[in-house]
Amino acid sequence: MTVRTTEGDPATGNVDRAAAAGAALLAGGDLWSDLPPTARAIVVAAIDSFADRGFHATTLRHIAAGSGLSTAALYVHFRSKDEVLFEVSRRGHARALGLVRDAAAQGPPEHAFRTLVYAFSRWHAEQRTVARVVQYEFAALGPEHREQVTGLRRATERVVRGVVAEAIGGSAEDAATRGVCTAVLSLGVDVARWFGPAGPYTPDGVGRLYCELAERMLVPR
Amino acid sequence: MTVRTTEGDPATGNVDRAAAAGAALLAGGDLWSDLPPTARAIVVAAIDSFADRGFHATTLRHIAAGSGLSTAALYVHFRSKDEVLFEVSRRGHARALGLVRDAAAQGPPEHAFRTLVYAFSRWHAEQRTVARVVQYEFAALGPEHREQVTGLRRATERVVRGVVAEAIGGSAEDAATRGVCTAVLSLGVDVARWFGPAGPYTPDGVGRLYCELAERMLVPR
DNA sequence: GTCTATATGACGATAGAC
DNA sequence: GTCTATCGTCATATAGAC
Repeated sequence: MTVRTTEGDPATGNVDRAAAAGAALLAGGDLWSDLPPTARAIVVAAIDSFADRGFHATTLRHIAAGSGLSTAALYVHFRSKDEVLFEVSRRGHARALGLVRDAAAQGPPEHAFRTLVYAFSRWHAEQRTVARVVQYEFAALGPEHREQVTGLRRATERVVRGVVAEAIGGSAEDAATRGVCTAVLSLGVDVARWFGPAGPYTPDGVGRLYCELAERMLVPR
Repeated sequence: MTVRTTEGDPATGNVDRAAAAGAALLAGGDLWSDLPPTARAIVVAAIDSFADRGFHATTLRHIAAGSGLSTAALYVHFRSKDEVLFEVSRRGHARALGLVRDAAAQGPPEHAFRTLVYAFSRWHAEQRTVARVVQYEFAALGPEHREQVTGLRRATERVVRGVVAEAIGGSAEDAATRGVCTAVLSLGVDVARWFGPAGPYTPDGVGRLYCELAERMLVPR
């Protein structure tokens, strides 16, 4: 954003600190490392296709080809195509919730807010394919799966609401809190739609940009 | 957002003026009014299903049922399911481009910026179903259709880029301009994902909220 | 312009051999 | 645990009567 050359500039320093803290939160291992190798290959192939074509346009033949198996072999590892989606969605939502929880634990409140915005946006850029499935294939989940995932979504929103309220210095029910909360969640989520490695941004760049813009949202001009 | 009781408060006044100007831009007629009645019924039914289930999960039987026709009758009015999507997507994109163009013509630059943010966000709330198809079924378009629509998307982004540059007082190539441009477009687009009539916002409320938050983004703290 | 009936193919999921 | 072969279903799209 605005170029700042001054050493120790407070605003840039804030973003730097949030970026450092956020990067540490994102350093966790692979989401699928505990799956058996074949199940993992299936999940990875499924994510690629879900993110690219969407759940409904993805066929078992796509997933089978991507994981080097026959369609019949998929059923040894998952009960159905829906169950593969659920596995991806559940873990992805849990990861997003974990991120915002970890960020919320970073005091002081304004630092927690910046770290949350940085980490949440950057994750949606870095893990763009998983994030796309998480955010845009939610409606494709079956009713009972959707309900489980809804719990994780609500928990995420509650955490963000609390962090924004503390950063603003208001209550979680204020319109101002709700407004900023809606905006920062929306900005982060939508990164999964528009971000691509061919674009002008790095994941870190997206995180820093939104960290700075979100901070500006906190205070009326 | 922040409650302001002062009469003639400049920031609230700015939002009010943008809301009035934006509301006027949105007052145009139905997007499909020039279609023959049957084609129109098909398009409306298709939009509902595309927005609800997505293009790939929508079958011709859904569209047929929604428009009170048999699947065979659909082919009298459209060559294929893809062509229905293209008609919706093309007109929706053209409408969004028209909106931002009209907003850009409102001087002075900061008023144009506020009006653009207001109108763009509010349209995505008010016309949520069309906007969902426009924004989230882009990838479902065939290659040649996608290319035509890409032109409209690029034109929209160019207009927004120019308005943001003028409001910031920088060039269209500045990182600051690009950053704010990305954010306001993203916020507006994502409204189509999360907005619902059951939620806490009205379309006007979304427009006003984002109008104010976007204005705060313009100036470093 | 709309209908019923149908062609053609791909889908998710299963059977049974190895 | 993986394969080939296939089942039953439903998709898009067409044919031909009215």
